[in-house]
Amino acid sequence: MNANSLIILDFETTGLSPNNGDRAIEIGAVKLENGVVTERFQELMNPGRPVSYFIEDYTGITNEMLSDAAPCHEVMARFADFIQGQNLVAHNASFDKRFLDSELKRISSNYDGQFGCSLLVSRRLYQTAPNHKLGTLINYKGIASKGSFHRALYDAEMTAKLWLAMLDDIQQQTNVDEVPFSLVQKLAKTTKANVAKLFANYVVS
DNA sequence: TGCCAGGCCCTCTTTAGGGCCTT
Repeated sequence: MNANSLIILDFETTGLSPNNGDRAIEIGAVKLENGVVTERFQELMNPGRPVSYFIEDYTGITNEMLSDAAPCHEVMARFADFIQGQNLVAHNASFDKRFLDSELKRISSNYDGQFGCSLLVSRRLYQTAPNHKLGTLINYKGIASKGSFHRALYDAEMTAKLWLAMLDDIQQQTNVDEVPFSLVQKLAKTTKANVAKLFANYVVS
């Protein structure tokens, strides 16, 4: 596993649940190396059936756009190569993990990284934020945005910026030189009340 | 057949219910 790099990813899908037959329609991702975006991945994919008007409206991805796209299995095979050997991050990772697992299982593929969740971290770190939607947190942190959320690569880019902002905030509260992925994972699992205690254990005197 | 997400997290909790977040 590469300790200095990370993939931040986001799926657009036909709905909320692969267990109910929902499929991925777009994957967007950026690779962060030492805090800098060094690679990008973005592809639409044809799920083999029409998407609802709600999804067309929500994402701006139309059935016409998907009719020209490569099928899911082709795109996901390329994406599986892209994420090889990398830890992964998503906003509400349990959602994206379900679709990643489901789509890769269909092509008998796999990945070896751990998932980090920017939503869970933000709930510990930004307890006074109005809410913990991606768009709200981007505004809350004063990160510049075009406001055009709900496309995969754009949301992945914004999640990456949020992730870097959170690493900065963790660093300032702990005085560590570099925030290890393992510390962020511990933060996501600790209770809100124990955040200060967790950070105190990392203070360099 | 009929149902239709699911994991996290709070609280009027743990023998449960409901809001948040993702599409």
